[in-house]
Amino acid sequence: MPASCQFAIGVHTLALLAQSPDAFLTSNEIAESTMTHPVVVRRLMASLQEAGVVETQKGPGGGVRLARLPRQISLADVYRAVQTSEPLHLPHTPPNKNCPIGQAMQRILEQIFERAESALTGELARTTLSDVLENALAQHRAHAS
Amino acid sequence: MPASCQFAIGVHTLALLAQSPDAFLTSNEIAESTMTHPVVVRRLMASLQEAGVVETQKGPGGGVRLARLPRQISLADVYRAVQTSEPLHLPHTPPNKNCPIGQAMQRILEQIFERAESALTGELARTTLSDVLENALAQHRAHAS
DNA sequence: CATATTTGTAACAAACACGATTTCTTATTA
DNA sequence: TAATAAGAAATCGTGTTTGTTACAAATATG
Repeated sequence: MPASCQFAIGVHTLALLAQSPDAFLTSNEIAESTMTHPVVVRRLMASLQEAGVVETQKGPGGGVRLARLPRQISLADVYRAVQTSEPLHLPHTPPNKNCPIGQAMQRILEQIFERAESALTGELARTTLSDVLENALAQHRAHAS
Repeated sequence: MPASCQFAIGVHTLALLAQSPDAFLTSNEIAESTMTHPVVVRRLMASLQEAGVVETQKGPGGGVRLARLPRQISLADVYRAVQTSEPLHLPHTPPNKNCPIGQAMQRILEQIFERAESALTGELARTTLSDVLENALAQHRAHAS
């Protein structure tokens, strides 16, 4: 599984944006902090823009900034916006048609997956960007002392 | 994301085993129902054996069978035994050392991932193999009528 | 209006993970 | 001894993600 780390980079980026909610940051500035490539940042921001989490501005002085207040953006919003694939998957090839267990299994697994993923996003929904930023700043202060 | 479907095939296989808890099924028989390769089944069963979920027997009449009663095996047991990678991931390259947000972000994300994955496995823990088998047989009966 | 800046998008290579497959070894039953 | 079945290693093909380059589109500034 080429494990995607888009969620991690997305949360990191949004925490940066939450520091100064009115300012535009460029993809170059963000890429410098997240240690990735500006095009990767722009691709990620495109997903978040489509989800209404950020807004972008072309041209000089442009970049990306939050579209809502940090406390109005939950990690579940981020997860849903950027996660390309789900944590649990059905097999590529369906089970044998002659096996009664196999026939029922697909529906059963889909139900199980749905409940499990709801539990995951439900937990993520309990944390907002403002929680993340506060936590990060607190750690920074503690480390500085 | 090369999405692994080992959990799905694992649950399917264990449901087959739960049908006749005392009998050994061969990897060939299982592969025929799950529409995969016997070696794939044996690899998967090796993980489940290490977790104490199944036990194997070499030679004629051998194969694999459950090591515990179906109601003593939860889907969280299966998930933990076979899931090779986690649903959420840190970036490959760590963030810029000069960025205070980036420095704190790793620890914060690890905490978030841990809580989210606990929520996932917590939900999976609520279902046992005997629930899955009952559900499958009920669907089979309903479809037959 | 011209220029510089910045996002948006497409295309491509490299790295990586997973599944399928083959082959061989080991253990066990008859 | 022979047949059966798991165990383990090596290899191949495929699909996904990331990084990268190149270029088009939009916009602010002078």
